[in-house]
Amino acid sequence: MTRATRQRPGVGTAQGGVTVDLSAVIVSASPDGPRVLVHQPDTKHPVALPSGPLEARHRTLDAGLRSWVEELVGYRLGYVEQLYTFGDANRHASALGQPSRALSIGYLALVRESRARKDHDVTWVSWYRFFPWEDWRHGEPAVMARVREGIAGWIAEAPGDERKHREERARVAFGRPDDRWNEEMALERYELLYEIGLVPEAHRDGAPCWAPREAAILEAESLLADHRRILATGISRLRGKIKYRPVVFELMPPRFTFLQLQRTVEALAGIELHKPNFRRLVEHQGLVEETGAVTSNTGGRPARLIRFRRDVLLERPASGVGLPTTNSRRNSTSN
Amino acid sequence: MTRATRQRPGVGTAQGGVTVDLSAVIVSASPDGPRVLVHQPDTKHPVALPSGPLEARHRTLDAGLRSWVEELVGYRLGYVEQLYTFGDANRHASALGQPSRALSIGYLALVRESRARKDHDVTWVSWYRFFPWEDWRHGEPAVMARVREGIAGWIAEAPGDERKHREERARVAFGRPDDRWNEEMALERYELLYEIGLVPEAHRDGAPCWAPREAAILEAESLLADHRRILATGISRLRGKIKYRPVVFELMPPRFTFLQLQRTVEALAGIELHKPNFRRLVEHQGLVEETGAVTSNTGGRPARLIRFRRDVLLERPASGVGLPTTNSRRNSTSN
DNA sequence: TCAAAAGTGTTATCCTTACACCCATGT
DNA sequence: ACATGGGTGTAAGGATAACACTTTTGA
Repeated sequence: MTRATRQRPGVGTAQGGVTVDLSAVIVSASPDGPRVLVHQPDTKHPVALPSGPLEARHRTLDAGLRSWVEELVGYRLGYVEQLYTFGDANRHASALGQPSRALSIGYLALVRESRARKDHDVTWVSWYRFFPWEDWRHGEPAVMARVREGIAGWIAEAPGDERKHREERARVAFGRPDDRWNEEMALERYELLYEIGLVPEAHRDGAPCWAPREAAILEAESLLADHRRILATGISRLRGKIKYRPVVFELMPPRFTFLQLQRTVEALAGIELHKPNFRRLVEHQGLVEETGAVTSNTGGRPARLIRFRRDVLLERPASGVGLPTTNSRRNSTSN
Repeated sequence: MTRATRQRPGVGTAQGGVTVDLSAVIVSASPDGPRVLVHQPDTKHPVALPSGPLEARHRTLDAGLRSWVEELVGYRLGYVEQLYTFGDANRHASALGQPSRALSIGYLALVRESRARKDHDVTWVSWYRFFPWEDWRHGEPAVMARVREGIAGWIAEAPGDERKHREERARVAFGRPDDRWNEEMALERYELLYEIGLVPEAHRDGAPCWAPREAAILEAESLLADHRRILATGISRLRGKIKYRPVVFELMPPRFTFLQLQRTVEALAGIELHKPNFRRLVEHQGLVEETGAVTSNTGGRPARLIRFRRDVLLERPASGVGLPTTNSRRNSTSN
């Protein structure tokens, strides 16, 4: 029997025990930060993404995820999207040398409110707790010094030709000194830090690392198993998506001001935006409409309250909120 | 025990038999058409995508796929990318009412040559055999008449408010009469046709369909199980990707002319491009370089042979080959 | 000589980005 | 009055898309 023949359903599917679970990156946002829902029953266990076993009763994977996440957070999800299926053999490598494989299907979910039900051991935390180097809203974050240091060491240590290759790797993920920070490369950056060994889970997984175990201290928290990688995948996907699909609005209250919308986008993207241009871009795309109301809770001149134009979901599914395009200059600290 | 607690590895992973296989959309391209590798041992079995069971010996899913596809086609893959994990409960619905779930992890792979090994029951075929409505290189394809007819019937049949909703659905997938054909919406179009019931597998799966079984005749071939959906996912992904990543070159020979490159892009995208602008765009992006050689096999004036500048993979990973942006006019039949 | 394909030049238009500036409110 | 945020105008620069046109070969 040729290999290709084994594909027929029911033929050749004898496999060692495969366990499949669904892991969810559940995101909400307040103007001051992006939040992700994490689970930690007590301080002795590592923090984890909420996840649950795949259950047979659900017709589709999406429906399955939707139903148990809604049960967990206590209200309906605005948006659900499959991210990636993770299945490295070193997942749960600690669990003895058994030949079983653990598959994890990662999902991204967006919810409007950030209150979790009390009877579950879940809380909302800023995702920058796990990725402090991704928050460039107030200029270069402090951790970047240690990140650069680690990368420089990794590059310096390599022989001539390999050195060039490593330099390019680093440049793709972190950009050249004067490039604009490319917020979409969050996953690539995490993967580089993992590979170098600057992140503790690389040592825990027994991956071959350049850096010694002690170097893996980046003032950042890790997560259970490969959950930090799943979260990085979610961040990269979301940062990419807000540019060409109106997904930010899944995170906004029914009525909001332009600045609140801008702050939310900035929170997700981890960069600062130019206010006048942001407003115009959003306005020009026809993404929002006036409610007629105004609010004085601004700290300055009262602002008009706007709302998302739900029609655009049908009209122009490919319109997103404006973010600067890559390859321009690094964003300055100007307003 | 709360639901979130069940997430711990080894806890709560008791599942009905889950079978997991890897299905591959293996693409190559000649200037006259995009090719996908399909498997059909004899004419009694339905055509299928090559797929194989997930094996424990591979460290990563990508590595697993790579190794068995390379064995199948007989040479190295240029590019491999995970597409999506499919796990609808109605996969293999025909296989009795057992509670087991069949997961299928779809992959996209690009190869340079299109010769398959003789000892496997695989062949290269144009993907437009399965999606004739996706080939707009020579203007509107003939099947579109039947497609429109089917959609129109589905819309007309609905009551007032639902009608509006259906119109919008169709507009998103197929565009407005004067819009440029949006080649990226291939998956959305397939899903709409499935939902309406214009595609035979919708009836086979027992999905609720508007159209009668007899209407599911679109001069197009189907594939085993949900393989046509997986292929549609691959087409959409590839059509999107060529715009911002230099992936077309994975399909090109070492040296080629501008027109060969253009024809390949057109084959994948299913649309015609404007020649002078295409060349300039590619040139301007710095994606190619001169080899110094020329070829006279052009049918006209000899053309310079160019090659891909491999450096750009490191320099500017986010540069793709030019396709017109959506929302402009429909492409005319001009050169 | 003509068809077919290789190429070049140029322009109108739109989008993005940046800079400059005025407006309305609370303290 | 001044800080804070709301809001408008505009101009430079780049990218796109369309049009017109010349060049070089083989049949």
